[in-house]
Amino acid sequence: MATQMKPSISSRTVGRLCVYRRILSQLLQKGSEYIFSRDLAAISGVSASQVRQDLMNVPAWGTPQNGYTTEKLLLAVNGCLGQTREMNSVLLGAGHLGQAILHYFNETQPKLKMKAIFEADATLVGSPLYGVPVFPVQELDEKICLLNAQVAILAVPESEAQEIAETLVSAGICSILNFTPARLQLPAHVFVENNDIQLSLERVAFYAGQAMSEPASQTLSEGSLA
Amino acid sequence: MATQMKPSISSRTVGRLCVYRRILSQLLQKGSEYIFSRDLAAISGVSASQVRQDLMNVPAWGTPQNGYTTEKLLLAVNGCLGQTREMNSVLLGAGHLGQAILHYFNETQPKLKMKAIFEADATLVGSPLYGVPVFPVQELDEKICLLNAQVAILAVPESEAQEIAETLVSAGICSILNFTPARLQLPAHVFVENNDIQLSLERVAFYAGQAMSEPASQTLSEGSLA
DNA sequence: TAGATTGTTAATCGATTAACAATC
DNA sequence: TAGATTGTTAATCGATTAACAATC
Repeated sequence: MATQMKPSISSRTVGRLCVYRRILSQLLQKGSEYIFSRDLAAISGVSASQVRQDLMNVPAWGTPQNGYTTEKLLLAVNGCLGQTREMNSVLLGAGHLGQAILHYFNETQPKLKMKAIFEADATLVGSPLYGVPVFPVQELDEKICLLNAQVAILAVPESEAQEIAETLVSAGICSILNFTPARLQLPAHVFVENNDIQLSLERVAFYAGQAMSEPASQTLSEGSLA
Repeated sequence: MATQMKPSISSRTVGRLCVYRRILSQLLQKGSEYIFSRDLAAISGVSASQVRQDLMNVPAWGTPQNGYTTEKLLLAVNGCLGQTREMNSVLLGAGHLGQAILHYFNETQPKLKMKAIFEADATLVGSPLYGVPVFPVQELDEKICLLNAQVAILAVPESEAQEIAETLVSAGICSILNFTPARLQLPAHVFVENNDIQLSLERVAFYAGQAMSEPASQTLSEGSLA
């Protein structure tokens, strides 16, 4: 008999659940005790059907009377998304982008521990950033194995991305957040999340051009939820 | 009779066409004269069917013998994506993220002219960044209308995003690249491209956790092309 | 020519939306 | 209770993949 396949949640649904989580957290701070799927949908910018469909993965339990209890729903979504185990991560590249990421990181990712930064520019090496040590990228090979990291964030120039990614994978990294435009060629077991800022710019430029050449047409608010 | 609808290209296709363009440009520099859909697909990380389907929008003309002429295909893709008119843009927020974006901007977006940066931190105001003047965000209202900008890039704190976006829209901005986690509530004619770095982090954390708890399963390389 | 690739149409797949019985 | 909302299934929609005649 084949082993039961996990019904693993789709990437899009995970993204929306993260959005719901953030919104529920904000609502709770504002003191909202209950919320209807319709309202959560409006704030998130998706349909109510979509919200209820997504919440089936959690699962969540609401009532026709009050909808969902904000706190209970937040806990449930957290339980669905939240890792129980802490994970170690490394950052490649301490330029402006790297530092911007690091800033978000410390504020929003309590489960991910940033252990080290690797940087090519010698002037940035040495003094810690946000309390994280910065090593020269030349020492990546020798240091990475000692860090026991599972997650890596790539904020290096495109030309170095593939080689560094391969080093990371051979050291046991299984998830990469890739901010370079490079399309990484890696073993299938490695999860790669691409965030291509250059592509975002190109896309917004395209639709802006469209909007200018056909000013009457109603452009969709695209990309609202990845 | 209803006016003929433009067959406007989907957001995903636009994204892939941008990727093809970048790859074709690199191939041309390396001296590759011809390319088959299969090879372009392999480099892009999509299927050959997908490539040919996408290229129908361009349109492109290849031969069974040689595939596509790299230079001709690049020109055709450019013609499909490329705006003929130049557009003005503004950047909101001159922190690390803003400066990182600005760096990409100057390197890759010849058609978009960055006219001004608005920043809340007084210590950053005054001296230009990459040749672009930096104004205090308090002067946004009075200055924005003079700039004749169509595109805005939001790299401000989440709490300020909605209000600033509304100001931008009332000043004629029709396309916004939103780097904040805020879900902007704006008129339907405004194109919004969200690039939520916090969400990228949350998603990679989720899948890393998945990979750790079920090490045997083969995780898909997700998000390879938005 | 024979064989591989193209452009395009048809089939499949997955994701979103609609519908609705159950229910508070 | 009556009415609105939930959880869930069915229908729709769009995007990806497969198939294949045309062709160099």
